[in-house]
Amino acid sequence: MKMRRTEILESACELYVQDGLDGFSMRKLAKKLGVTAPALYRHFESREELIIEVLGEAYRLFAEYLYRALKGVDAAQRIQMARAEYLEFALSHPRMYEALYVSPELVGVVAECDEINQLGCAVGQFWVDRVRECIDAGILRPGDPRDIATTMWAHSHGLLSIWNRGLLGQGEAEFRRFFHQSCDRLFTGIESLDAVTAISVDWRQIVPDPVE
Amino acid sequence: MKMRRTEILESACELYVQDGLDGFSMRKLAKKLGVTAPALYRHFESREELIIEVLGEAYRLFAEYLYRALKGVDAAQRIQMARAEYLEFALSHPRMYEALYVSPELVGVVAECDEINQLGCAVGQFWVDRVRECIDAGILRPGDPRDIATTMWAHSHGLLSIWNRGLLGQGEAEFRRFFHQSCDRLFTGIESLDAVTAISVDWRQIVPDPVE
DNA sequence: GTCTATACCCCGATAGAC
DNA sequence: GTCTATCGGGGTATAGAC
Repeated sequence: MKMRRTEILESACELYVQDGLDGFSMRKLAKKLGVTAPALYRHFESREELIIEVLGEAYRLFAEYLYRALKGVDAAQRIQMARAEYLEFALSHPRMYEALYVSPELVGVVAECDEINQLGCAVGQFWVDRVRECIDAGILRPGDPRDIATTMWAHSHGLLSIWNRGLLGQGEAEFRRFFHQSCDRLFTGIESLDAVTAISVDWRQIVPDPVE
Repeated sequence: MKMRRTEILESACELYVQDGLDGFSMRKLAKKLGVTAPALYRHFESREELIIEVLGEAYRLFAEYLYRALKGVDAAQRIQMARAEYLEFALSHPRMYEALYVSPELVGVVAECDEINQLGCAVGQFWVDRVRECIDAGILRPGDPRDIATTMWAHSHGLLSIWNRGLLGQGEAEFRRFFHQSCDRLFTGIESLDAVTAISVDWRQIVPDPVE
């Protein structure tokens, strides 16, 4: 049975999603494909190379979700859609989402892998751009777009990270509501104020379609 | 050489910190202690039991940091100190910090381990209590203390999680400043407003002493 | 309480036949 | 391009001597 790289990679992604980084072995992957382990080395130099490719797929899929937010008609809608797409990706592909944050040393020389680094930077830049256009539109207060984007990113990632590990004790539907509620809290702040203005676009109006 | 449980556990914590969950093996631990692996089974039933104990130590150390924030004179100072102690623990013991968020399934039956669950709940309750007393004091806007605490927790954890994995490209000193700046952003919110009030206690006045 | 020896797993990667 | 066979390493855990 002749195998192409893409078939192996596809199966490798499934294995990674099922068994995680540690559970990912060449022998298991070979069995999944109905071949023996040495056959894989005709197509990939090592386990490490395969894992790097899997991480690349994770980034590509993530970007696929995020960029759909660009269909929003204005800055406010785009940043709200980006939030919704971020949530959607993390919930639809939790292991792939985790993969985005796997420490480089664990997979080997990922730090030296330009392909992964560039994909990561592109995602970061996406958020900075969304924030900048919201500042320009007067929706967000002036400030360094990078700093503000990082705050938003941290909040979203932290929430998903905590929920994925089962520390919130909520079902998915309940968590979805809480995620948006919590994002709104970041927008409006939590300290005592007399009056608070609300962002114009309601997240409930934005329901992302499933990707793939 | 006679060994007591506590000596093994102490060494186990060091090994966990150095090599992480996957790198933690009975053989390595035995070598570290100058004995052979089977000797450890006189004191601990299995690797899993040892790891659960290590996680317990992580939670205890974490609580040690957090509870120092109770020395603050009022609700505002206590929540700001709690924030500073959270940061301090995560930066001083990054592997222990990660351990708090390790998925239960990875270490085995941790989900069934009441000791760990209770420690985790106690930490969560600490945050809820800090938020509640701030609401009562009029420092935070009214709302469900649990929801608000979760938002704060998520933001802090997300930031630390992202920085620990080297995604922010900042040195520690720079990150410390950013952490507090970002927490302030959560307090005040980010959306456009005409006037913003600032929280009364400045985090720079609160520098936690190192624990142990 | 610790040792040696061992049973029995899984793993990455290679050599050489087909 | 895939196979079998194998090298050399890691691991948990137990049996039985001392």
